[in-house]
Amino acid sequence: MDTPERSKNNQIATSIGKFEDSPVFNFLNNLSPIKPVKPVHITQTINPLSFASLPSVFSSPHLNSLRESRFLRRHQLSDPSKPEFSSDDGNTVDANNLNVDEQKENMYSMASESENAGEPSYGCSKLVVEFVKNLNCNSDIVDSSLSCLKAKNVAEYACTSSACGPFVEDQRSVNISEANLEGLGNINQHNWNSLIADASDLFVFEPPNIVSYNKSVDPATTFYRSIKNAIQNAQTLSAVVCGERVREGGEGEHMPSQPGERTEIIENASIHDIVADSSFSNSNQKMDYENLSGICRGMRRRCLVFEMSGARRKHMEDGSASDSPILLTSDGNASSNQQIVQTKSESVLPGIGLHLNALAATPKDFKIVNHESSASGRLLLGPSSSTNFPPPTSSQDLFSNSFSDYSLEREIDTFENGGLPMDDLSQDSGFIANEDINPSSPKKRRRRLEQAGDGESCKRCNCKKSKCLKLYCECFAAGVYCVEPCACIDCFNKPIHEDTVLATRKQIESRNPLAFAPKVIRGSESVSEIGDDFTNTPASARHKRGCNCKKSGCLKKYCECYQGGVGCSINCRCEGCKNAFGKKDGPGASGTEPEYEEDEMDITEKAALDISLYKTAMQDDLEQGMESVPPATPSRAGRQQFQPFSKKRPPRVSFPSICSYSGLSTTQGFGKSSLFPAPPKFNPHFETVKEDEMPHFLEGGSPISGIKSSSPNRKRVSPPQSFEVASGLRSSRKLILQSIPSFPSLAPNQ
DNA sequence: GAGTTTGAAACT
DNA sequence: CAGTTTCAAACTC
Repeated sequence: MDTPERSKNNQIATSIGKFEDSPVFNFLNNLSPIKPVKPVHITQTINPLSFASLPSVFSSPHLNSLRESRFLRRHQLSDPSKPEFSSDDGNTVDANNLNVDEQKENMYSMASESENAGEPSYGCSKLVVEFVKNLNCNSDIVDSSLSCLKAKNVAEYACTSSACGPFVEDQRSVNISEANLEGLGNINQHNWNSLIADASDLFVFEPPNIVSYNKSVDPATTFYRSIKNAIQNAQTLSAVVCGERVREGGEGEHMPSQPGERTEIIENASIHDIVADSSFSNSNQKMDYENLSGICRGMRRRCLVFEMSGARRKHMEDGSASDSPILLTSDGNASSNQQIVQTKSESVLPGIGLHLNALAATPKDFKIVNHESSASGRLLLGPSSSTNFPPPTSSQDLFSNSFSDYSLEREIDTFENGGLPMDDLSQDSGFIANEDINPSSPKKRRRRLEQAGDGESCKRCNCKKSKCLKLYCECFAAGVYCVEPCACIDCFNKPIHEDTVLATRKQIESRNPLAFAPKVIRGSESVSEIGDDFTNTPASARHKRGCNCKKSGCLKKYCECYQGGVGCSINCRCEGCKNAFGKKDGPGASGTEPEYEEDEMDITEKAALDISLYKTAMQDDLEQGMESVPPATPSRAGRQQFQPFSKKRPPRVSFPSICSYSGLSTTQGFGKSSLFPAPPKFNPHFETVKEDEMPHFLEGGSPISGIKSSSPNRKRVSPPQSFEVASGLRSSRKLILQSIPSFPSLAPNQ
């Protein structure tokens, strides 16, 4: 019954409510972190301040629903028992149906209410704002706004999950993240969403026990701590995923099945362990795993060293976690904490090796590898770079670095997959199921990939019987692990089978030392010489062994010469050669070619002995600010040569620069394709990398050099700036420099 | 998407 | 080294 007294109270309450809703009250709230009487109202007031403005800043017309759905899905799965959550007032709220504002309000309301007497959410929001402001939003590769957004989202998430309240329910976090996503709204590019989601995922690992809600703790401290921990957790997991042991002494290897439980653990666990762990089957964790794997993926794939990887693997298997695996880099100094950053650095320095077989340099490389592969990413034969990169000095550095790298990978991944990162992610986990489980429509996949981004970015195979351990396999031949885009079956070309891969490789090399060497050797002038007459390549550019075409007339990609964008030479045994790049007996086919083999061999050997030289060159290049350009290593030059065509369609200038870290890719992007009409879908420039391979003989006035200069087809075309700049450098460096020019043009989505 | 063609790789 | 087989990419329908 309503008594007069109660009515009076109601009136008072109402008036208070009005007061609180007033602009003045809101203003006051904004000015002071002091916890208001009614947390709920406060939070409501704060919300708009904290997030309302974001959307406008990062507004973009497209919001990736896919990501969102994924995000939701993931978390929902994480806690099926809580498809909905109830607000304190007992009203059931469907998180998925709430509009953004409602979600935000609910989220924050709950957050505030959940704190018994803790920090006002306001303080948290403010902190976040400050944090975000201070974040370094500059990203070398990734759009700065993207980084900002990520950081922002992360910060918000962290704040919500830890500083602003007990990290108890994933659902809540999810909602917040969702809300943020939407609030940030319209972030252009699907990648953003993925990045955001990923960033949030990372923090999902924040276990309550690590960052337990402590009201007595300074919000700032808590906040930063949470971020730090989150990063560490992410690193840990990523390290594990990548086959790296991060922490010592840990025994727990299980993946927590409870949302708030995740994190710890994963100490000595290897990828295998994780995968095998039944708990890991939990979709939630899988997602996390995948996300993290994505991180590793990119990193690893960029620079794998067969030899090194082998050693690394031993560590893993031994469980002797003692040393942090030398993952990505040959740099044994890499510590778990440094890993992410280092990886990044490595991206800069793809790897030095004898046979980096092209691929390494291909844009594909850059691309991500499926998680598994990611586990070791690309393999680069031969010694790896020992270049050391200074570890991050602060968590913040680590934070930004890792994300930068991560985001980059993500971007690439997404791009290459036609904007369907999810698919890949699912396959990433392929580590587990991988192709075997999803051998379905390899062709389909291939096409998709081809369409997606030219597919040039990465080696992708479709092996069914070779186990990807034969040269039939493009990935293997390229010296890289198979990756998610691959549709191979019973693939052994994976990090987990490193031993096998290495052994097989050795075997093959013992049979043919040049088996993994570049198939196409291109002279330094190849690029510029071609000029208008694309029908003939310079004499200096030829297929190592020559082709043996009988029916294709060397006019199809069946022909390795054609595929490699070079003319046939005297080495070819082809019949009815019509190679558009130069017929066997045409002007381009120099009778002196035979000497090639000899030189080539020489080069390879020299390269092997001259690793240190490369390192030095690379460092020099780095110092010159050419980080983004992969070092031209002899090995790298290798496979690429013929890669240009290989597989996929001609490289397009439009290819994202990110993806083209390899000299090859860069070259591809060079954009000269226009000079080459139809057949040569690819840009002969790619081959430039080749040069690297044979710098010595080219420079030494070898027969080939001579040939080049005298090539009848030769048409001097003023080289791009970069070329000119490089002209005075050693061949190896020259290559590196050359690739630079293309870089700009490769800007993603340009 | 399935089937065919092709030529390199692998094998004998 | 030559011939044959196997293989996977390229290609066609």
